[in-house]
Amino acid sequence: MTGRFANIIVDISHENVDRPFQYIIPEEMRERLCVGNAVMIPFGKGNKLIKGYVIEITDTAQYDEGKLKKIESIAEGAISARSDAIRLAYWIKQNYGSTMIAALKTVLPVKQKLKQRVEKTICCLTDADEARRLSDEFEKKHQKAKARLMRELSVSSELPQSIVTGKLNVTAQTIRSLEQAGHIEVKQESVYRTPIPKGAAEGHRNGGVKILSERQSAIVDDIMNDFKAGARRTYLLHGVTGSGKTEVYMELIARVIAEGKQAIVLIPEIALTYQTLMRFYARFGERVSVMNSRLSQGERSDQFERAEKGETDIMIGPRSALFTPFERLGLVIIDEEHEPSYKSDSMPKYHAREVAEELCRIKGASLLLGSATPSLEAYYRAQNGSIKLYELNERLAGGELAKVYVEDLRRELREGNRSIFSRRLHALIGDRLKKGEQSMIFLNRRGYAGFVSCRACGYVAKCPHCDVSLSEHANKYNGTSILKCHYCGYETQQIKACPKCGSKYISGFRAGTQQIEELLHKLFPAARVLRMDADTTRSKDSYEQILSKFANEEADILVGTQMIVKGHDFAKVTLVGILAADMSLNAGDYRAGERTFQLLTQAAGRAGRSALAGEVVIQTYQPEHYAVTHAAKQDYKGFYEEEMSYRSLMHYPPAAHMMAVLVMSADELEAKRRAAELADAARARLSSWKLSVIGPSQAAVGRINDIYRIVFYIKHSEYGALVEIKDMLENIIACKGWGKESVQLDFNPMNTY
DNA sequence: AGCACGCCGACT
DNA sequence: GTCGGCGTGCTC
Repeated sequence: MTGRFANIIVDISHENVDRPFQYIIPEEMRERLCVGNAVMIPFGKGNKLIKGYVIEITDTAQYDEGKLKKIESIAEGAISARSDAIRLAYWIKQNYGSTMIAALKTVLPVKQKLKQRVEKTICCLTDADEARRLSDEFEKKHQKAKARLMRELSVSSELPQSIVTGKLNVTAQTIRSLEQAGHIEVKQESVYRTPIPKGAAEGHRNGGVKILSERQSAIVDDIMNDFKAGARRTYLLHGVTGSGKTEVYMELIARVIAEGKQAIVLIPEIALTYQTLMRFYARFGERVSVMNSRLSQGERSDQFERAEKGETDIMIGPRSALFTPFERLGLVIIDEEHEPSYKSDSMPKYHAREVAEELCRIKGASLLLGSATPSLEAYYRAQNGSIKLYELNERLAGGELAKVYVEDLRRELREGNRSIFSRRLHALIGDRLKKGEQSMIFLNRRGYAGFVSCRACGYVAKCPHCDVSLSEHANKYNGTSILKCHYCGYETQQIKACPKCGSKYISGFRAGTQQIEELLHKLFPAARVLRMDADTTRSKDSYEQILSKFANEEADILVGTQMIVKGHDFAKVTLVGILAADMSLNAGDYRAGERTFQLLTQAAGRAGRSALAGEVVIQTYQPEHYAVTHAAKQDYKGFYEEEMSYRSLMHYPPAAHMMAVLVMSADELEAKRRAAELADAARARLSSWKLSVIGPSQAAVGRINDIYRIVFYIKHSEYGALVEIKDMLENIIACKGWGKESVQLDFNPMNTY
């Protein structure tokens, strides 16, 4: 469609200019200019040239035509949006309450200056058989690093140096020595930046195709029948760990590509393991593109460019990979769909699952969600039929589920054991050390925010209004502390004795991975212990290094926080100990039960992944809690039923919808006043709509950089109604000259404020 | 956001 | 008398 005028969003992130501005399209530009183009326009009094995006081309002037200015030029080199990207951006703006330009920027791939980079590649100079023989030879000489490298090279003859030094934990020294021996060669290429290990991609195209089980192919066939019939919908694949979800993904992708379409695979950042990647390369070769946070901006835009040109068919990556500009998108897969990392933590705070659904609607693509522990949101919709559910209940390798012991820490205390380790866990660790098998000790630190519990009976102080745990807040002035609810602001005095059993052992829980590591050294002096937490993984690659050390059996015990439970398979791990399993139940938000169940299920899934049978010890003060009991039985369905009845009762998502409104200001009183004003405006709708407003109260982190944070929550059974309230609040904010106070909205928040 | 216009205090 | 403070309002 051609026209004389263009509606343009200017590249300034401010509410006051977050609306289309109309410009005249110069005669000579009319043929070329399209919706989505980035253009340079004169703006404001000084006619300063700024960038803008064309969101509409029209023949009618909606403004005094005499005052319209001309578009200066089409911004060369800038990434242009396609009209479907603009539609998606508009949807994001509407549903998450951000500015149009902020939404456009999340949807658009960021274009940056192209800088050439040298890429070092390790190439094998021998054939695969010889490489394997050399690997065995080095193994005999106890030259583990060399053996490891040659073994990997026997599979793929070329590997990028980053993977060799990172994932495989091979030092430059070792590489040099192998190079001098003439076994390998280090190639330096200054190439088109692509993170695909080239040798692997070329050598293994169409490899790694596995025969699907009957159940797997039935699922693929069913989805493809819909696809070929032109039906596009959302599917949920609920499959226990090791049940072969990835094979289903790959087969579906292959079939969708055969139909001439393209696919996006979202994975949680941390779960992008080398093994998973190689499986995709092996099957799809250079048609796969991978994105991860290590990639520079330039590398990302290269990837997007290749996708836009149609040089690739598959994009694998985290949340942001969703915005890959594929022309013929046919399928989006979200693996580990329940992971909180799919929710953006900066504005606009979109959820990849929800945006993916809209993207698929716009593009006419199918959406497949996969998880061993689906989010309540997804499973709820599967129950009411708006998502089609498939189940994979059996492990492919036939590995038996680990034996799970739930150890009651209250009993341990009663019977005189004050140690962090229950007697059973202590005994089992000793047993594994004797057998030369590995153990993982997982400390659940989620929800550490100072909840208060009784060590004798497990009682946890809770808010009488919101049914979430109270948090301990120290009062600097008189040395005492108070207990506070993060949702409604309810306060009470710190309790001295347990109201349930009278015990004095009532306090906030404190123990870190470091103390556990030290204790293990004391109890088992001969054991080699590795620790992984935020402290030990601060430097880059240390995460991979620790994991590969453990995988190479350079340690007997791995101690760590949440980060050790994700997606890594260690064949020799036969014991998993979970300390403070119920800690995350007290995180003070309504998702605590769900998170706990997911963490426990995942952690338990780490044990016994191979022929060796596994055991799991769950240590808890609340052995009777449904999140613990169902995780111990690996019973998702049972957990879902109980959790869902709690959500329904309390009107929490997905039974209802919730919006957090965060008001920030340097002036505490002003922030409180504004928040109260907005909350009252929302409350005023109570008569006509069924909604409830909780708060306002001080946020969990009440002040950041001297900016005070006041939060309140709005709940409503209809999502659309919340969006209407959002619009109303935005109007109030826009009208009343809000300057210093800023407001952030978050729909169905994943974290507490 | 940036920039101009605008109406009140201490300066050559 | 004027230079400059930043409050207010607009940008196609």
